[in-house]
Amino acid sequence: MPTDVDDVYTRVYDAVLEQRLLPGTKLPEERLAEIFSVNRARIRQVLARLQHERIVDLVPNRGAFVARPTAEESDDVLEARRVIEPAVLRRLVERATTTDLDHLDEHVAAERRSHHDGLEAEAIRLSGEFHNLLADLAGNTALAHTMRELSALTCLVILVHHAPTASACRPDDHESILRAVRDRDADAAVAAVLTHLDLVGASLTFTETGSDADLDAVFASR
Amino acid sequence: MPTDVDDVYTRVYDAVLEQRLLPGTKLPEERLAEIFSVNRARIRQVLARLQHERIVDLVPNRGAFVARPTAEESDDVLEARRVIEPAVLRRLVERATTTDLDHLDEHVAAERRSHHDGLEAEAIRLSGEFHNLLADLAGNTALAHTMRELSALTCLVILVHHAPTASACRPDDHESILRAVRDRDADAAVAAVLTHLDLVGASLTFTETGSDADLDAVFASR
DNA sequence: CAAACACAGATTGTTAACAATCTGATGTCG
DNA sequence: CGACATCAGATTGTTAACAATCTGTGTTTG
Repeated sequence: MPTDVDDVYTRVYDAVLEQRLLPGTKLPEERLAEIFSVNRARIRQVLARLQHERIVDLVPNRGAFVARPTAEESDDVLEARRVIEPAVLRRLVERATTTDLDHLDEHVAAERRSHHDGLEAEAIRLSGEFHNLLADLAGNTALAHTMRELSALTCLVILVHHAPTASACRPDDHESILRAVRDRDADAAVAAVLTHLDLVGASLTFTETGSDADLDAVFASR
Repeated sequence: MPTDVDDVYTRVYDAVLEQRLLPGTKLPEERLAEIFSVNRARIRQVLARLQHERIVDLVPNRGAFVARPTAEESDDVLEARRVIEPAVLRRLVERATTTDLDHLDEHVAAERRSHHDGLEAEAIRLSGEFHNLLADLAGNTALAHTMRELSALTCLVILVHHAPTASACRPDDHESILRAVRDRDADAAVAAVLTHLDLVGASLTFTETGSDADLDAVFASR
């Protein structure tokens, strides 16, 4: 039985990606241990991993909190994506099989459905997962690993600093990226993703906010 | 408490960078706990972080081992560096202060001393740290974070796959990179680091399958 | 009335003991 | 002789209890 440490990690990661865990939310060990039916020791390992990725802040004797990226960190994350994602797309344009393209099509279709059905949380998660999927299919484990980290951080960045009107990561953008990949037009794909990232960056307005959430609701059993 | 989790993590990380912890080395929890005078719980958190970075393999009920990157992972790590380091250097060319350049000078000088004095382990660590320092001074926390991860993995890659004659990461290479940065010649800096990485890649001797690689390495050495 | 203090409850940090699992060594059987 | 079974020691995984620390509340005091 594969250690559910990975399981718990993924549950928390997904919750961040779905924006059900908001920046600044306290993550009490005992509470998480109950929710996931594991002991505190495991929770601590998960939190150690998340802290190392800067997805949570670990304050000594105070506990774990979902990270609230500073303005500088936010810029850094978006610039890092501007570095990595073009490379991901160039690789993908070269290597994507028709099966890969079908997977991507399917994913974008799922995004559209979630949007249409008003399943906002799922739509947000799928939107982040789209970029992770691009990196996975590009076939470089190191880049894919970094991409997953940056995706989660991007979600937090958007939550902390986004202007209320701006909506980042619409399925339209993803479709234009996917179209360029399908056309094997690397430059167009890179341009599309850079535009996408510029849009996110432009929607950011660096102010201070934070909030809490009902953990039981966030991790409602499935 | 002198030894924080971060402390222990850094100690292990440095040991990997110094190539005193070789790929495949077992890392028993109890033993590490004694060495660093902390309890096993902390060691487990450190190992969880290291596993998440793929610097150690964590096998259930068997324990932790220093990772032995496969040929594919090795390629991925080097390609990821080819993606990230050019961006780091372009940033650095734009932003490096004279103080930064002095730090880099000092670092390369230290590398030369270690080389000259035959302090091989320290020379290797400093060589890796040079690239980390470049990323730190480039001023992007996200890229610097990824760079530290890739540096350690690169050390493991070299140890697992390098041809015995080839010596990667000589101070000469670092000096030519540094010279280009000082000249504010971004293209030259990028070219220098790419050459550097190509050299490392060229020195690697991949065998087809993981288990075969083991046997070949064993029998090639006598 | 405000500030400082003190205490109670809750949360994190630490430790040790116990259970489960693996390694490898020995012994038995075909 | 070799393959398999078994057992002891060691290592990892789990649990619970205890200690240290923080937060918030209520009281005291200037």
